[in-house]
Amino acid sequence: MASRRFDPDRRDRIIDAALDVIAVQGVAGASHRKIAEYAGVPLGSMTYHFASMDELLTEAFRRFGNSIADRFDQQLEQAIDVDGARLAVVDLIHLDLLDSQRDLVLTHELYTLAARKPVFRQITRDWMARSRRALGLHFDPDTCRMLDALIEGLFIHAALDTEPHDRATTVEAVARITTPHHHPARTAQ
Amino acid sequence: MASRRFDPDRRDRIIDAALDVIAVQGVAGASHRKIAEYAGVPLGSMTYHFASMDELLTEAFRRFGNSIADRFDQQLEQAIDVDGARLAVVDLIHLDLLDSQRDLVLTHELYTLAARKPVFRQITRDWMARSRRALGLHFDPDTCRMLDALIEGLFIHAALDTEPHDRATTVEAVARITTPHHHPARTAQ
DNA sequence: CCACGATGTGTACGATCGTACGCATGGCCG
DNA sequence: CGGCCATGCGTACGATCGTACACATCGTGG
Repeated sequence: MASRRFDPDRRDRIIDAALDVIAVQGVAGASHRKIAEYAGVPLGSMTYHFASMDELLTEAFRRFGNSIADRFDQQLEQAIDVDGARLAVVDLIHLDLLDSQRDLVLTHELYTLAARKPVFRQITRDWMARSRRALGLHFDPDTCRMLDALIEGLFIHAALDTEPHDRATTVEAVARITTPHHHPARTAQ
Repeated sequence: MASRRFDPDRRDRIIDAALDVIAVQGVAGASHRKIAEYAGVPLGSMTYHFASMDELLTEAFRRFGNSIADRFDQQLEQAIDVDGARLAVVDLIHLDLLDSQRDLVLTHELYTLAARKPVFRQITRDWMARSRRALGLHFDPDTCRMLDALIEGLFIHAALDTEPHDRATTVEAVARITTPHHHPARTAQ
C-alpha cells in the first residue's frame, strides 16, 4: 500500500522534460536544475527518482529510441510488397526528417554518448536492431544493412544541409540501394 | 619585429591537444585546464591564444574536417575511371572507419555541435562540400549526394555496430548506389 | 646599459554543477 | 486520536568550470 501522495506521473514527466531540455540545450547543457525547473519539480526530486544523471539519461534515450522505432514499425508493417516498403521508407525519411529538428538533435546527442559509453551504445544497438527488424519484413539482411545506413546518412545530412532535401532523389536512392547490382561480364583475369 | 620568445607552434600544439582530449573525453569533458595540461602549457596560455572556448573548438574542428577531406581528395584524385572511384570509396570507408575510432568520435562530437550552433554547422558544411567536390570528379551531382549519405551512414554505423563491417557488403552497396535505377515498364495506370 | 613595452603566466573570483543528507509532511495502524 | 514511518523536498558542500587581470619576464631601441 503505497502512500496516496505517490505520483507515478512525476517520473515520466521528468523523463520527458529531460528530452526537451536536451533537445534545446544538449546533454552538456542539461543539468538537474534545468530539467527540474522545466518539469516543474523541486531539485531534490531529481536524485529521489533517479540515482544518478546517467540513469535519467539512460531512461530518456531508451524512450526516445523506442518512439522512433515505433514509427518505423508502423510505416513498414502496413506495406504489402517491396514497392510499398520502398515508399514507406521514403515517407519515413521525409516525414521524420523534415518535420522534426528535435529528433535529429536528440539522435546526434545519443550517438555522441554511444560513441563513448557502453550503456548508451547498447541502447543505440537495440534501437538499430528494431529498425532493421522492421526493414527485414521486406528486404534481405544485407540490403537491410545498406538501406539502414543510407537512411542514417540521409537523416544526418538533412540536419546539416542548408537546402531542403529533394524527395525524388530520395526515391531514386532507395530504389538503387534495394536493387541488387547486376555484375557485367567479368573483365580481364 | 616580434619578440624572439614568441612560439608559433604553441597555438598548434594546443589545437592538437584539444582534439586529442575531445576524442577521449568528449567536448563536454574538454576543459581549458585539461587541454592545457595535456598540451603541457599553463592555463593562462589558453585565454591568451584563444579568446574563448568556442574559438578553440572552431579551429580544432576546422582542422579535423580538413584532414579528413584531404584523405578524400587523395583517394579520389588518383582514380582513373568510375570503377576506380568506386574502389577508392570502398577503401576510404574501410581504411578510415576501421582503423580510427578517434575519427568516428570526433565526427559525432562535431555533428552534435553542428546541430545546435551555426558556426559549427558551417564548418561541417564546408567539409561536406569538399567531400562532395571530390566525389564530383567521377559521379554526377545526384549520385554524389546519395553516395555521400551512404558513406556517412556506414561511417556512423561502424562506430556502433558490435561486429566489424564486411567489405563485400560495402562493395555491393557502393555499386548499387552509383548505378542508376532501371525503371521497369510502368505498371497499371 | 637602462627603461620600456610586448609577450606570456599564475591566481583568484563568481557561477554552476552533481549529490548527500537532515527535515517536513501527512497517511495509516494501534 | 496520537505517534510512526514512508515519501518527498530544501539546502548546503565540495569540486570544477570559464574567464579576467595583475604581474613576471626578457628582447630591444635609445
